[in-house]
Amino acid sequence: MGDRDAKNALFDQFARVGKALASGKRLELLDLIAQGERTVDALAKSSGLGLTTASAHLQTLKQANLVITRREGTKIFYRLAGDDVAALFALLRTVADDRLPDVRTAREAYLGDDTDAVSREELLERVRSGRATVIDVRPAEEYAAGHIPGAVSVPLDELADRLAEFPADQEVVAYCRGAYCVLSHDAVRLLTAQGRTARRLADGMLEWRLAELPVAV
Amino acid sequence: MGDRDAKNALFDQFARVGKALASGKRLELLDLIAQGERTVDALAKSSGLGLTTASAHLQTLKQANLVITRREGTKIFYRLAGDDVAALFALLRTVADDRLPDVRTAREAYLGDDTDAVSREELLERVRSGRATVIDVRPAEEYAAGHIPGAVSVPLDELADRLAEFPADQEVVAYCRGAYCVLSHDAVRLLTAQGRTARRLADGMLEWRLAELPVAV
DNA sequence: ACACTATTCCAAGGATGATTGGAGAACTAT
DNA sequence: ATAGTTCTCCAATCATCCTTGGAATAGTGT
Repeated sequence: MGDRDAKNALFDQFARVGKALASGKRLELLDLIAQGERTVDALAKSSGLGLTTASAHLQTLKQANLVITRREGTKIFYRLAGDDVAALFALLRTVADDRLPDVRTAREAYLGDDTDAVSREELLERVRSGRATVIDVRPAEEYAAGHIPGAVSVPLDELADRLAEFPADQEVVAYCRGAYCVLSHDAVRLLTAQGRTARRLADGMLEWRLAELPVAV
Repeated sequence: MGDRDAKNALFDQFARVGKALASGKRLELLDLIAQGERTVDALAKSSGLGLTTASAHLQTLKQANLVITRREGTKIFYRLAGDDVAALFALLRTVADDRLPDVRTAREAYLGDDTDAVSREELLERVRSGRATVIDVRPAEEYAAGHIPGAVSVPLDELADRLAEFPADQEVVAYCRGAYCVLSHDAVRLLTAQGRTARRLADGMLEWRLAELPVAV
């Protein structure tokens, strides 16, 4: 039956990646990091974790080589080690959503009532024909780290104050981080409550990158 | 910043799948299950785990809905819940191999000296032209659960005794479970030590299925 | 009913992981 | 040098997971 110790050692190595993905907090951090590089402090704040806790989780991700760091002065920026990591993260979420009924429940509880969605192809077509205004409702720094060409940065917390910027008779398409990001849902709800015609991209920037569609910086 | 509790709940749900993949033993079980349905007893023996330990790990996989069970008399058969699970498993191993130097070390220690490999396309071409004998060196029950069309079942422990079955002047291509299965490596080493011309499929049945190539039963 | 097989459940120990505050390290600025 | 910023390391506590043997459950065969 082969060398059992060597086989165990190999599979334990594979499990290092699994272990890195075995915490909701770390998946949340990965979700943020997938949007562009971020400092420990920024990640801790965005994820609602204590600084040392966030740092510990980031070390775990780093030891699994899923993320890499870059130092700039006293700050340390974390970013994904590669697109394969984003693909693995996205596939994990898809499998979880397809297999676990509880994921669907939790998703609906978090994202709220479902709003009209458009596919990536529809979005591209609407941008080309000028039939829609595409807005990126993520925080400004994530927009700066890469966004859909032609999209305007309108962070969700500025949206209510900036309605005048786009014509009232034109459709708005909002997008954010990915399939499980609440920002575009909130944006569409806010816009439709204002009488606008608004939809959201069915997924988000994560899936856009993985589809190898053009990204503007 | 949205509903933190609901967000945590959602990501904790995603993490259930990560947790299921966070143990070398469970990944080893998944690797076996991916070859076709197996009973608890068979899985425990193949993986070198105690029966209750194997059962406990299988329950963990089942609670993450990565595997499903079927009862037949007193036996319970475990099988993968779907191809998406196989794809996730394969991607996890690929990412681990690409990212973690220790995986490469452990892989080389387990698989032994590298032997000549052929791609899936080359194998298909050789089968069509009749230029090679393709042998499936997995245990017979895995062959029975699905194999490459045209392949002959020659479990590794029978290989030495069955050399006479295939012509000495024809090339042999061996394959087994997947990219990290030792059986085809051992087969090629055994055959070349006997003066045969032998290569192995670069990956194995797992990747063959994922590529949606034809499977015979 | 009874014995037998295959598997799961339960309980307890040890091992591993998460979280926290405080100290230390790396770097910048004065 | 000194003080300030950002992050990591350390140590302690608590929670969770792994493993194991023994008991319980589900089903088969006599």
